[in-house]
Amino acid sequence: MRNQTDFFTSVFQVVKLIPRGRVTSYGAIAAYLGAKKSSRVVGYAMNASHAIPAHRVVNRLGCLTGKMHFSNPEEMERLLQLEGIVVKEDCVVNFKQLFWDPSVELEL
DNA sequence: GTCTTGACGTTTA
DNA sequence: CTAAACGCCAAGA
Repeated sequence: MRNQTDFFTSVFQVVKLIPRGRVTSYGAIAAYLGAKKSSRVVGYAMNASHAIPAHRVVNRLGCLTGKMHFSNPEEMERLLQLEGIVVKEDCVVNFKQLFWDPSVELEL
């Protein structure tokens, strides 16, 4: 019934709330949902959904691990660059500064 | 219906 | 220090 128990739906909601020029990690989203161990499912949700700024979601290292899943690997990196995010060798520079933690920004 | 894989992260050896 | 295993959930074969 697509309740909040749906991990995917919850992930989509959070990802959509990511402000422009910011990035977050799979683990952060999972942790916000109360399932930090289910970070893999978060990433899977990205691939399952195509209507969310997945380019703003990276692994905890700030690396564009999922860029290869885009139409073109350079697409994800380009989108981040367009938002003012600097990407170096598939990794976000100043990731710690650009990091958008839903648990903090949304003040759970 | 069962097994394997997957855009991760943490813990243990 | 590095390497490997576990946990979580869903989808594809």
